[in-house]
Amino acid sequence: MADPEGTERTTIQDVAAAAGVSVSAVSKVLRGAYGVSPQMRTRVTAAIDRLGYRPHTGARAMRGRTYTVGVVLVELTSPFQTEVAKGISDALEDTSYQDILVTAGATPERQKSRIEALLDRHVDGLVLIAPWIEVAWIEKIAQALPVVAVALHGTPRNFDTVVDDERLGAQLMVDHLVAAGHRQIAHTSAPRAAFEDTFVLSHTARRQGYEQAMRSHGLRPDVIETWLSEEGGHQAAQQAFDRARPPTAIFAGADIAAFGVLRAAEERGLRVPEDVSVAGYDNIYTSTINRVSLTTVDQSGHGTGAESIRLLLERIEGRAQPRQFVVSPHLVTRRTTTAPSGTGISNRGRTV
Amino acid sequence: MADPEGTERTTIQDVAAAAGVSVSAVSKVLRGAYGVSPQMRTRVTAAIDRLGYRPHTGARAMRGRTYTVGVVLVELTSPFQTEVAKGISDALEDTSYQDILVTAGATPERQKSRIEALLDRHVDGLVLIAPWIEVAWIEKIAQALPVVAVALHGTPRNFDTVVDDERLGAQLMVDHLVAAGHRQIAHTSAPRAAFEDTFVLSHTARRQGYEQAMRSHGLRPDVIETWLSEEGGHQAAQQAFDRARPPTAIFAGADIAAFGVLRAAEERGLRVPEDVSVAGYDNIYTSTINRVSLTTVDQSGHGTGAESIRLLLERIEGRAQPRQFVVSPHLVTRRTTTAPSGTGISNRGRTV
DNA sequence: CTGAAAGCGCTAACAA
DNA sequence: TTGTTAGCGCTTTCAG
Repeated sequence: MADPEGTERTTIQDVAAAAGVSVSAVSKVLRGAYGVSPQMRTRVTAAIDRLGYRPHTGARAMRGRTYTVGVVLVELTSPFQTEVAKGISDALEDTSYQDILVTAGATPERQKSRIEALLDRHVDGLVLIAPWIEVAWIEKIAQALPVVAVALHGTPRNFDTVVDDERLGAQLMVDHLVAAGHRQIAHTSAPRAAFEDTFVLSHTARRQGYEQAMRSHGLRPDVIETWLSEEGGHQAAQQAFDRARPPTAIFAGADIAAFGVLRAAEERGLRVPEDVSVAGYDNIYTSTINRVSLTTVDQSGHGTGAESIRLLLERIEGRAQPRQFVVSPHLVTRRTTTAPSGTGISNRGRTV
Repeated sequence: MADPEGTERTTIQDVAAAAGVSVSAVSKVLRGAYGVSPQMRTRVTAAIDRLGYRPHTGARAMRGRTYTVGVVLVELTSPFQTEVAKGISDALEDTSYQDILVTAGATPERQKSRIEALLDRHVDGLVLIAPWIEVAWIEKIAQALPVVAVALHGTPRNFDTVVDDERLGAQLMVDHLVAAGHRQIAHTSAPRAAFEDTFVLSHTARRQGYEQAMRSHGLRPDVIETWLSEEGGHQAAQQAFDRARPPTAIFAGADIAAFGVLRAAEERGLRVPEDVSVAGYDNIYTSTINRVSLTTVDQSGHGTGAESIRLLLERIEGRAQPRQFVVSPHLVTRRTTTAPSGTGISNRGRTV
């Protein structure tokens, strides 16, 4: 009656007994540690296979590693973040580590508590995707375990970062629109988070890139600050269209916001791209389908995830100096942008 | 020098010392167990807060619960699955449990190994979203811990299920198309998985619903078996359009496949819905945007997730009889379906 | 109602 | 190269 369910786990003891060796020998084989003879390894491995033994992560966590990487993302509905997460999973595929994901929402409190939950589980390392937290807090936990942050621009002391060069990406888009003949190009963005000073998040980096690129073309930046959501894009576009001289192109800070812009345009009876050009940033799946064909900027989420794991594993192996990796964005021109028309809403004002 | 990093964790011992009580007292307060006086509770709680103590999940796992629910999904890029996962997270919000996610891919081997990794972490329960595994295997692990499967149709012995009534959903769509005047309605589906006999997955349930509904209208079912992906939908549509008498409507087994159908139609110069009606199933985000406006069937992923947690917590509390919960789908008619035209590809053949 | 102590399955010093 | 053993931080009997 000791085991009514018949599901007692095989332990390292069982393996040791079955192989006729000590538990520490098994432990060493398990971890690939030094000081095991080939025949010992074979015997133990055989016993492990025969018994179908798998180590208890919790027990391991008490002394050593859990061989687990914690991944924190804001939400599952963000295509870019999930692509990064996929890149992480794939990169971990042929290592001895596994990833567990956790969604945290966009509030610092929830994010911190979810990260703490991961610390409670003694993960060996952490990848934070677009963390919405004061950097000082991240620095603190990064003193205790390896951390890589994705989409956080800045130069941290205790952790690594992987970022898309979003300033460049924004510039590519502005250049594209200017080359097509646009001079009134609005940009939709989101409010700067309170903690963004020496560190900035994606939307702020994009905005900075946009502003700089506009100035370099001798144009006046026109930022409409709402939110990088469908609704936010819709509101921003309404504001833009209500102006006396509406922009001939709207460069949304994210594809999702661009969809809101498209909706607003449709509601006003404006044709895209004939009456107004619309562009986004992220190149999410929806943008690729033929009926949408949004001009946008692509940043490889998958590559970003893979790179973050490369850095994280280096840290787990002992590296302490911070590293930053920058991935290059590229422009994807599709069917929502074209030259401004000479009629309708346009940049006619220049002839005055 | 015992703590060079200054990051030694506070343990239950520290809390006990700070509160001037025993560790077992702290443990009881932690777990809300019986036999603690109010003043004991207050003292301990105060000490916990003061020290910022959080229990070590691994240590807990050695004896009791981890207060962790493992969620397994096929991939992050499936909007329905991530919505279920969100429903799960939200439902767990005001419980003492937390969820960790793991992606498993569509092969039984990987799925099993990811589930085992969760078992190694001693999760208290498991939610499997659209598991692609022999049910016998699930039954076995479900003997050892609470399990809920989502989108698996059948009557398990040891675990619960939450499913959308996909047969009904498919019927709603067929009824809609027939009411619009269509009589040649093709359905795209995927091969039946090897393990689907007494249990079936979503695509098979949808197909069954489609076939039954067609027959009930006196129509001949026309299933094109490819894969429920964009590419699969594209191939299926090409096959359909190549027929001597092409269907006037294509009901894809999933929205994502419907996008492939739309692409194939565009390539042939067929207008949707004038020349051919196209419908999907899932009501994913992309389908909702104005430029796409796909007619589809909605199943509440969020509600599904919430319900799965309700059932799982019941099981964790001790229920053993299996339960099944069915959520109701509803039709969402948008702009990709209409009456068949009398010209072009149509159901003209009837006049023969 | 409270506390002492055993032990969960591992890892890592240390001994042999 | 191998084995012995002391914990890791909790939970859970079992005494008091």
